[in-house]
Amino acid sequence: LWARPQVQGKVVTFPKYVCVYHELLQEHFKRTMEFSPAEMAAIVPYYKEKKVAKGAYLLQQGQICQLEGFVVEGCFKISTIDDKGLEKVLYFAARDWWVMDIDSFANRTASNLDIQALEDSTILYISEQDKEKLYQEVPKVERLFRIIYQKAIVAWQRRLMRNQTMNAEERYHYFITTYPEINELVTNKLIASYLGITQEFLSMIRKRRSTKRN
Amino acid sequence: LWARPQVQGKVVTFPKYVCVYHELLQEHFKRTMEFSPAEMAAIVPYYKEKKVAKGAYLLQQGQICQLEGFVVEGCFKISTIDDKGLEKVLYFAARDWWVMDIDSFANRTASNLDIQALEDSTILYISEQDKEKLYQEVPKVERLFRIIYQKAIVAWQRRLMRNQTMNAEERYHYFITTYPEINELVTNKLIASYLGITQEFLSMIRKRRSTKRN
DNA sequence: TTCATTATTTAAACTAGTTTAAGAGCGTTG
DNA sequence: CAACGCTCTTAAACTAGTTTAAATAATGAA
Repeated sequence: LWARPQVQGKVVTFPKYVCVYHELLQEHFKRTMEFSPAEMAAIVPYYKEKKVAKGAYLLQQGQICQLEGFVVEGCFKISTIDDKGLEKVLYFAARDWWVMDIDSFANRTASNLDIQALEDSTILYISEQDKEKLYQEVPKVERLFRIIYQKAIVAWQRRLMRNQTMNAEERYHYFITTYPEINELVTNKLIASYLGITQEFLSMIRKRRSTKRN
Repeated sequence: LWARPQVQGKVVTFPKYVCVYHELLQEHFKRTMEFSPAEMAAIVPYYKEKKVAKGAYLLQQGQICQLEGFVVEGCFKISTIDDKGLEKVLYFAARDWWVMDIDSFANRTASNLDIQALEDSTILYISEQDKEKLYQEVPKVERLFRIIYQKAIVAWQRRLMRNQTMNAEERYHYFITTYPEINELVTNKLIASYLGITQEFLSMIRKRRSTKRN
């Protein structure tokens, strides 16, 4: 689990031993743009490791989101409680996803969201202050996150379009084929909430689908 | 309508006379971060003016979105046609909004969206190539758009949450109180599509609301 | 102006999805 | 072991929103 981080076959010098979890983050960044080993060595130590036990909260409503987290192990649900007391899941964050309330993080306002670990999880995170320092120290990181955020907009727009054009069964089918690992992990109640339907109706859809296939 | 652009009382030297429309864009940028007159003078000329007649398309499905547009006059609808042949409005872009298919623009892929002017409109736009040049020439623009895109994510997330927690009537109420100018301008059919309901059901909601108030 | 087209409303029949209630299954804890 | 809490399912009654169809109002082109 622990190793000297390598980039393109060469050992990179970090302040001290760094978990291989950081390589996941490096790979994530490199999928967006190129970085020299030196640049990576400047960026990656800003991200600290944090373990979150199953059921523990990374953020609760009313708090200010202090960190931008990158999931390297486990899974989180990001949800809110509406006025009728019902939990509405905004999204799930598994490995290689970002986990945060970007609104609360960027604007330092009280969050409406709960972020809870669905299993024992590990994130790499950066605080708002450190993120700002990182932008100053490695200006290329502005570009990195400009592109990462750009992709995020695309993802949210597409999700909204799917919600407008697909019915519940189609959305369920999309969900389980696109995120099979998350489907395995989380309860149907949470999936229903994510899809914007009741657990009872999801149960009906599942029955219809299973009988149709036989 | 035309004037020498000024920043903080001082006349700024542009390559040539520039429409005051550019001041709207400058104000927009300055709401996100500070720029010196010199910086502004380097950025703003990248944005060209384009008039779009009522009913004309800025983009049609299958094309690649070649521009990132900023609306200075008029209004656009951004929509798609689903498999059942129904038009689904993704959003409206009035003055001070960005208008583009960010997915198609950034990834140079065929767009699923139509962008049509709902009245005679004017935009300031930048091409993908020029945007890249602008990032190179004024690196601060990376930060500018990193923050602009960050805000956009927040807006899309909030919209999705509203869709999950509000029913059609609540969404309609939110729409007409938040965007009264757009409500005045566009047809109920388009508003219904934006809200994700049929025009007939919107008509019922409107009736309920008007009788309830008397 | 006139004609055609499209937006809006109304209403009745319908359907997708909710609500309420109850029972079965299952892991956890005292 | 029993008791508890939780998830999942089933089913009946219900409601939010759709569909179809027709009438009217508004708009735009000739």
